[in-house]
Amino acid sequence: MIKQKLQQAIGDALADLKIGVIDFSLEYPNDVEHGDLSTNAALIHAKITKQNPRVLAEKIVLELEKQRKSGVFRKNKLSEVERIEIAGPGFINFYFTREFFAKTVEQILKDGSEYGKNNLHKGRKVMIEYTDPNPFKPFHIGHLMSNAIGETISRLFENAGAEVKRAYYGGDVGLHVAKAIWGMMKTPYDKSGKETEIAYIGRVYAEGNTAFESDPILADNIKEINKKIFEHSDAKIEELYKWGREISIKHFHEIFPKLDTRFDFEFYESEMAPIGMFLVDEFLQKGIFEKSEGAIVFKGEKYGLHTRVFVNSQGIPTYEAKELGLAKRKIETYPFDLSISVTGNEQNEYFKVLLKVIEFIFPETANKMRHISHGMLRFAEGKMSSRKGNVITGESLIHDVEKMVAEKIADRELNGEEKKQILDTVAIAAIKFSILKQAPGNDIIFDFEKSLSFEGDSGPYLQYGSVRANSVLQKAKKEGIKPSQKNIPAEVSEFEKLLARFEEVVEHATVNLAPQNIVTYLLQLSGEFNSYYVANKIVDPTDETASYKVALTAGFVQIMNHGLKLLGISVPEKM
RNA sequence: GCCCUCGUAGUUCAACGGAUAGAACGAUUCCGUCCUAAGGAAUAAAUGUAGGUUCAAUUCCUGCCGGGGGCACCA
Repeated sequence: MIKQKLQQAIGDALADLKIGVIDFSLEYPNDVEHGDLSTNAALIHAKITKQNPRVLAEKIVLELEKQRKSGVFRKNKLSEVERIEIAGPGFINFYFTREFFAKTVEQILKDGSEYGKNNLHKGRKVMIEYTDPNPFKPFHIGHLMSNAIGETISRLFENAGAEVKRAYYGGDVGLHVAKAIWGMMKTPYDKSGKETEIAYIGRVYAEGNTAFESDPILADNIKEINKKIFEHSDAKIEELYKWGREISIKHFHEIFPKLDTRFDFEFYESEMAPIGMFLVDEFLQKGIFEKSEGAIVFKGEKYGLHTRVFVNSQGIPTYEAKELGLAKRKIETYPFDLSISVTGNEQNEYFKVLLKVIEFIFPETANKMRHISHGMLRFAEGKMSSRKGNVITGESLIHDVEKMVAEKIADRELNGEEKKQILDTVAIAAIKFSILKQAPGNDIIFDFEKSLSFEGDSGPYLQYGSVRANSVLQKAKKEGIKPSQKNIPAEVSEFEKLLARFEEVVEHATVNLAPQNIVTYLLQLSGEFNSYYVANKIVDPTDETASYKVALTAGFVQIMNHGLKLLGISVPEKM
């Protein structure tokens, strides 16, 4: 790639000038006026060579020009570079040839969906855990956020050549389950069908939680239930437990396909509890854990962290111990090179402690584990909490957005199949976009009206660009205009320049786990296409450059579809 | 109290230590014989505060102010 080539060339030039190379940047400038690639090499090295940056820049350019002209001495002929300029305080800006951009378009069409893949994680085995809905609790929009982020990270790794396994971890034991079961015992499910089974479970869970918080006696009752669940000692509770667990999991499996997610592994806390207990016992002997007030804890203070309880004074493993069991299970299930857990950022501090403990228990694994957090989903009005029952479930959100899409397309001439496809893909795109447009880790202030817009910066806007371009291609086909590299217009459009940056953007997003980079880029690219579309008639049989314009359009569709796919968003045929 | 994190147009978000801080919504104007107007063109509008490091700071460091999260038997 041109970037590596230039990187090398600049390094060579510096070496020829007998300058010890320190890290310099080589970037696509924000402003196209500043060239197609730009380096700060002269600025960075000016100090150590005690030279004026612009003077040094001139020397570097001179060396580069030598390389460019005499391919005999260098492998890098730099034939893609048309001219090199020095600008501002001492930036060296490279401008590419017309041919370079045309060739890029040719390459995009030739490689098709392969274009934009890279080898950043080639051959690595990666396990990604995300979504993590808990049986007996509603699948709410916070899970949607974890899902959107985890799915796009999975796809970025796949795109980078990794072998990715997706996992979800369900909390099917623990106090929340006891709360729900307490609620079920109090008000049994009414089978008349007035309330769906899943809605019922969500409701009784909230009731159990209120009871737990408001009355210490009821809280003790619930803790007792929790112990019985753990011990499997009560037939009635077992029955309710099995029923509720099954309903919940079935419900999750209805949602995942809508989100275009397919898990390879499903882990449950109930399986991890005994493994975790075993590990805690073993390492209690070895002095990693200690007993304190009847519980087994890890004292994190020695490491600048805080103390966490792994087994409570009732003898029941907490989330911490179960997570330890999960780590062991993951290691045994899939020999990963990297394991990523995506959770809400309220678990950040907790994960630091957990990773510390894992350093002692699985010393060879700790540095292969990584925690990525997403922000909280908050409303202008206040925080959502499944404990209080004021949640927006994932299902209802998807349903509401689909309704909005349906209104929008009500008077379109579309057949049933097409309408269904639009409902599915556009609603999901709107939701995923609203999550992925910003850096993960920050809170999302969720506003129904604004967050799910179909206009301006939005998922549907991106889809629209691609659909629109596709319809141009169909027209071109009808008119018999095939994409080609003949009669290329002399001028390079900004649209074309942006197209050539896709690979770089994807790599950057992959390295920094920053899907928002792709979102920003696709928005910009769509904007350029739409402007181009309005300003140019693409399918014009009288225009000899039409075939190249069609090639550009085809390249655009290819890039959009690939970029959106990385975000977990698909494109309908019409919209 | 201690630890983590975030403060960018009226609002919601971008910006690998770089050049004139980008968008969108909202506001004010325009564009309908033409390949999908879920579109395009234009105007106004922002780095919480005080220092420091650097050739260069929204970005790194420190203090202050403000929001969010965490700090033992929840997950």
